[in-house]
Amino acid sequence: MILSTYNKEDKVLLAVDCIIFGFLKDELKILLVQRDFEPEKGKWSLIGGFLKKEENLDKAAIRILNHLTGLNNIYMEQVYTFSKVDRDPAERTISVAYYALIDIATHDEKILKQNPIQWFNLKDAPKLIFDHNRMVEKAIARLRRRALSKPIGFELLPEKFTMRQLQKLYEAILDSKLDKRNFINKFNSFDILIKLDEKDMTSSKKGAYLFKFDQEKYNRKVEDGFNFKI
Amino acid sequence: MILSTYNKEDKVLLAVDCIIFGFLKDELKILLVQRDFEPEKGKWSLIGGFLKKEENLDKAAIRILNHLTGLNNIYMEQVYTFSKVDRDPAERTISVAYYALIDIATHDEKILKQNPIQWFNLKDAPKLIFDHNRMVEKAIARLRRRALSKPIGFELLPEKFTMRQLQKLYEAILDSKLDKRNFINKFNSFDILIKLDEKDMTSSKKGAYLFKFDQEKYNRKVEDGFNFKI
DNA sequence: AAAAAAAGTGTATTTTAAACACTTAACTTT
DNA sequence: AAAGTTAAGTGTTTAAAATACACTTTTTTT
Repeated sequence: MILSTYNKEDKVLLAVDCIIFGFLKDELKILLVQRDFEPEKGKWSLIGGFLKKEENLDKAAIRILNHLTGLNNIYMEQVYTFSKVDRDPAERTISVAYYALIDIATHDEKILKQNPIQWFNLKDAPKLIFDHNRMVEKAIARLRRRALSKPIGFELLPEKFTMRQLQKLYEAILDSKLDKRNFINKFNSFDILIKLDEKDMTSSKKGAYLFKFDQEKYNRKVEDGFNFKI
Repeated sequence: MILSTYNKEDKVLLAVDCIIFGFLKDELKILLVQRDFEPEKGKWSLIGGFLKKEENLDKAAIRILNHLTGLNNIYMEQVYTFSKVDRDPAERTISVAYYALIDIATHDEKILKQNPIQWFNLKDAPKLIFDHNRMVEKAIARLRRRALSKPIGFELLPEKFTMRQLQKLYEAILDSKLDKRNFINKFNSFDILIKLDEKDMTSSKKGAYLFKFDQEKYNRKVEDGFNFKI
């Protein structure tokens, strides 16, 4: 009897589309898939799928990401729900956009084994199906806000990284040049990085010191009211 | 043939729940409804309804708000989509939360005519059904962020207001005391208020000058790159 | 005439952000 | 082996923004 309460209401398909950001060689990238079913077969698309009855949206996003890339334990966050009536010409579909952050260097072998998916530089990504370009825009805006208030380096960089890489990451996300000294001074003032004795020798003769995030220290600081703010 | 593409996927009910904020007498308030159907009949709830096939979510939110309050032309914004599997015990329902901002003084006659709905001070609102309390929390967080980056006074205050009211509004939203002189100096530096010759005499013997937002000027400034930041 | 109650107003100090350029280390070339 | 090349590394000065802070004005009430 309770189960008949909402009987007369319309039901819809609920999709999840993933905006997967990666960072490699000073470039912010996005992972796209070539659609292998109609409509829009062959066109580039976000990685997506449909919500199942027995899972919530976060779980669906994780499942969909994992299914198409093999990746696990990836940072994901809900962005926005898109609901234009004719956004998918095949059938009325509402789509919840999630974004994910991936360190490409660490994960790429897994991903590249998979077939019709490919990293694109954000700046020269192709036109996408449906409203996926709008989704990407929203996700970038969200990523930008997040970068200003939380250290995204945890997710987008390899475990060990140079200050230059960290700066380039922020420059890519914020789409603006930063001053080397000011950036380093500010980041050091947060006191959440560990300087290693190791150097990265790939990008200069002198070599650049490698750093790690001190996740524990960061967590403790956040609990004590620390407010990361670039 | 195209229309059969997604045939095997699960469909769900998609609800819209509205977190309706109002401001009156220095207090931030929220509009709630006493549910008149099962499950949870008689309990307090957010104002909500179901998405229909022929409308998008923004339209649904507007319709639902209008239907239960008679209000039109209200500022609304999508907050988050809630999808816990058993969030509604009657049936699998996903709910998209929207928040709305209302100047109670201007709109209250309309609202109060309606039946089982009522304003509560945010601080002593009752326990709500399902996950509605979490929705309210998310919406407050969003409102707070918005208050820091956009002049919410446009929506939450009457057309004419005193500086004190404006300050109290920000204090209520940010849940913290602000310094009178610093607040006024900062707000004046934005140069988006018009000082009227009229005074509000209701709260003091001396009377307090009334102000209006200069919407046009604000819009022009935003176009020119102005960044409101409290 | 004194008391009360809210409105209104400006400056000094501290903190944060921004601008700015040379030295070091290690390899490469001649 | 000296000079050149390339990216790494490092502090100080200046400007701007945020914060702290207290008395005067107006008008009504007693």
